[in-house]
Amino acid sequence: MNIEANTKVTIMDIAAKANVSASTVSRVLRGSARVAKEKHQAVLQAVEELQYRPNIFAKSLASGQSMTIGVITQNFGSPFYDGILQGILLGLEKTDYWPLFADGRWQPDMELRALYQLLDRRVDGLIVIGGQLPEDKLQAVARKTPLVIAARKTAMLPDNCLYVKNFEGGYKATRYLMDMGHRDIVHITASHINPIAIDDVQQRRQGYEQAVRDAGWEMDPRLVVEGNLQQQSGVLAVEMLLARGRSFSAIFAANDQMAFGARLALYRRGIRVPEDVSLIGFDDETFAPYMVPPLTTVRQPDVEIGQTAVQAMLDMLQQKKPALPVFETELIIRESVARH
Amino acid sequence: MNIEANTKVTIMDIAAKANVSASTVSRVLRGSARVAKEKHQAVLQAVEELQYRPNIFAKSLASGQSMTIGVITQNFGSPFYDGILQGILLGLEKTDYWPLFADGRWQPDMELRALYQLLDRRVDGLIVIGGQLPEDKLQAVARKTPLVIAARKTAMLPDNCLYVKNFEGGYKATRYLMDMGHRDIVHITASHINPIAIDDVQQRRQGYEQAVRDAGWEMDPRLVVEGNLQQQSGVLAVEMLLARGRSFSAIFAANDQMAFGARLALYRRGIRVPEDVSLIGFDDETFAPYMVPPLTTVRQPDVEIGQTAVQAMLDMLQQKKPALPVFETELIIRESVARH
DNA sequence: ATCGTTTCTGAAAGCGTTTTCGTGATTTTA
DNA sequence: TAAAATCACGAAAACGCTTTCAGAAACGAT
Repeated sequence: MNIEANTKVTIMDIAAKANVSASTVSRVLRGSARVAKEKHQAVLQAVEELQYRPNIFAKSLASGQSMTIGVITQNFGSPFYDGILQGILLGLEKTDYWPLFADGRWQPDMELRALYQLLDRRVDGLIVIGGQLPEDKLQAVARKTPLVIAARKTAMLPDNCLYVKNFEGGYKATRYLMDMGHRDIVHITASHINPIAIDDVQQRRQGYEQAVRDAGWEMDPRLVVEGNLQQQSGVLAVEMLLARGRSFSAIFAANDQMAFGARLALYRRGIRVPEDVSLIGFDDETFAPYMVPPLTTVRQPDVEIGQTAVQAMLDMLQQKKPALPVFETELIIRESVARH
Repeated sequence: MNIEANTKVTIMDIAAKANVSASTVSRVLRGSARVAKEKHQAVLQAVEELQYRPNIFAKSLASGQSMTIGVITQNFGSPFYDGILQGILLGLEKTDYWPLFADGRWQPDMELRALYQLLDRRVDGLIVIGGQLPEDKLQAVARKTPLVIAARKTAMLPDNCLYVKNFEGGYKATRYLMDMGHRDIVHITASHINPIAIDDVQQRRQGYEQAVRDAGWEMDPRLVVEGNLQQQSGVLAVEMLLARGRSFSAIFAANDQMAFGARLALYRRGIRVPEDVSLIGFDDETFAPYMVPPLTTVRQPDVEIGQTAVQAMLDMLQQKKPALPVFETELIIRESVARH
């Protein structure tokens, strides 16, 4: 292949050069029907010599397929979502499809705009990662286009969702802290921002609460504090906590970013991690192993989710029933939790 | 707009409903020529009523424009590159263009493949972020398609490049450490990986060396150590340094990721930051303010670069000479550097 | 030799737009 | 008021493919 490839060469030119009809050229190029060996050869050679590259618009117009998969993400640069993106890229690599990305930016109107754009671009399928598109819109989409919803559990579309056992993850994290001898365990959650998007976070919180109940302890509301998933809210959360005066020996943050913020706040107050307070996060971001001390956290298989999403999409495109596993979380033990 | 919009409605249906010809409908929709007020109205109303959405393939085929800008990045999830992506998204937002992303993954063959894909998809323009595409290929591209190269300085294509004053940044960082009383300043660089891609990093190193020379000191090669820009190489770098036995009081890492690694290694050895060793990075990644202690670093205006790249692209698409400013770096002083 | 099949192929009809061209109708100019 | 210029708009020709259709050729089986 060559960059100089002349985009002005059409299938007609190939046909002329190879002494066949345009139909035959199309047939050998798509492999859609048998063609005599010599002609087959002649076409290939002409393609080579003239540096022919098919016009994708003509192709899509005629065939009705765009060979394109739309992907709505929430934020380029957000580690978990980027991991899924990586997985999607990886999964798409060996297919003839190409991804078309759109960034919803966590803003409902942006996300809707992205959706329309993608639909207008006639994507053959759509993968939505998280986000907060209303379920009825998603349902409308699903009626006409293969749809996979990754990292979000949607009640109305159970057969399109791919998600992680957040409840178990939250439970696991809390349980681990208990096993390490902690009793006064703080949870930094995030729920007030948006009722839909943060369902994952809700699940984690419920896992936390269940673990506390299972231990036979009483839930102390003073141990739960709200953030907004950003780092800064982690520092605020700790400030608030300290102000409350309720003592605690461990913190479980609903995501790593808030854990990082919490860690900074503790540092500022001269509270040592993990000697004075243990800390555990959720997501296992790339930075987690480099926090000081390295952050113990709950890992979500982001890349795998992306790859599975693609696989499910390919299945759907072939009218097959897609496999939709529920993903397990994994506790990654590092150094931010100490025995109490 | 509605998701249920019938993608089967064509311009002909609109024409019929509005009692005009297809040409007139096209004219109204593109605003390419005057149309009588009543007809204009009628068309708009028909479009509304039939939920018409133009077929983008037919449009592109007929007009020869894809209204698409190809973007080759190196790695979804890499903070600096993601920042540029954000800027591109932002810049494109108010235009009719849509970005088509491809991820080169730092692998030359992947990057080339991405380039061909984008070219095949007939992008109207191409923005290449960093990477290591050979200059002659880029030149070939530039001959037929508007091209903006962001975050990379290319000798053969000075009129297409948008880059940052890395030399000055490196100088600034080093100078700052000197001003804080440091004399034995380590530099963690990265050059052996790839001669082209790491030009930025080379510049930073030269800035460092120049600062040392300007101070009238001798360059001590034992103070320079090689990494590969990843966090892990930062920890290795510090290990190596310590093994060398050459004493030092400050480290300037060529990027934040290596600085994070270095910080961890120091923590492991019980060396305090900034009390024992000062640390400075480069990039100002999102995580930098949350390192413990918050990392002093050199900021590159990533989002701004992205936006400017888009602006330059739009200029090119209009045959205007694009503005190609050289970006300044900014020293962000936080808490990882102490007076020595 | 004859009749069905099967295989290969080209002509031609889409696919849904944009754009050129030409023609009346309307406006401007002298 | 006539000639010239402008305007609004429809017909039709692209744009570059895919796919249907039907015919020609080749093959087997009777």
